[in-house]
Amino acid sequence: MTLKISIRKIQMSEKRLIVVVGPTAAGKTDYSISLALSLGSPVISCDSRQIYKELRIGTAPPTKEQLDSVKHYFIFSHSIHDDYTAGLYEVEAIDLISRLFETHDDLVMVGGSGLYVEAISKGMDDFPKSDPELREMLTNRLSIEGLGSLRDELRLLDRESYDRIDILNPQRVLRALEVTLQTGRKFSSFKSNTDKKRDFLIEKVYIDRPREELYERINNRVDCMMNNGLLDEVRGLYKFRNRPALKTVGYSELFDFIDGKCSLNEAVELIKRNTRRYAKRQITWWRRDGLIPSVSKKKLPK
RNA sequence: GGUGUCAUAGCUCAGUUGGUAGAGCAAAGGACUGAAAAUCCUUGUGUCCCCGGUUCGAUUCCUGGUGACACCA
Repeated sequence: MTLKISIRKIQMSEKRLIVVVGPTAAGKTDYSISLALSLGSPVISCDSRQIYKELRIGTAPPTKEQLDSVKHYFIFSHSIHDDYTAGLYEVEAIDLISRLFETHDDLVMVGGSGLYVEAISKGMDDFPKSDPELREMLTNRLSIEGLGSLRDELRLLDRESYDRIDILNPQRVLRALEVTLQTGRKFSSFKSNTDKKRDFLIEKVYIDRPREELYERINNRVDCMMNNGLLDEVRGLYKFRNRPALKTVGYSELFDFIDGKCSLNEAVELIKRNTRRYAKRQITWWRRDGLIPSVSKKKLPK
């Protein structure tokens, strides 16, 4: 087993938060638990899916034995019926961390959700709570009028966002327009472009494996989940399939199988493929974060 | 054993009336401020099975070989 570890200091303080990051199936859970035990720390999860108590198999949460061996936070702590977000996580997790630092010098955090880790390490700007009705209205507009319509409106209302965000990405355009319409203030005006100061030190530990080995672990893990009853879990959640929390690898594909859109074998293969792609996106995130030496750019022909 | 068909990207296959080739999938790279396991962008040089022949030039035509498949014995 090969662990690639790099550490990056963000700010000086006597209190230290160690954040274990890396792609899915690399072995973060095992590593974080042994680290937490050796430091006398609980484990603070930073995972956008393991937080949901209804998802027990498909998100590869810690086992019961692991949960019994050390106190975990943000595992099974929320419901798929909550409208949970990275912004809420920042508030709740920072609050928890502050309280735990009263009795601990070192805390262990672990998670694969890049944005959630960033919410802790850099902080997110203070946007108002999103309005579900407005979002639904804009989502309908998007499907009926198309992306162009939302994009044109954003250009009129907030030219700076229009120039800065990924204008081909429906979620980004919708979000920028949503905030602008809801508040009467430009989406771009909410962005401070500065990192929040934390009164504790943050060290990141990056865990990875050779790509081939990682993919093999992913494929095996999906087979294990199926043997452990993932399909039954998904059947039980079918009626909630439109909840954002269930737009998740392992669930979406099996919903499609239940709908008769593909065979069970095809669904399982798609779960494996989509998990591999997810891992690759995570790796890209941490690479940008400077935790991985960047790959030399492909030489372009001509 | 005989006859026929096929052999091109990791996979399934197109194609070149002879001027060294392109789709889908897989894969790789990138972006990322309240859906983030989400969402979005970009990327195709490969002994065209091997040895010879014809030709200015062969992945393409021809001889032989190897392998796969089908049919006949």
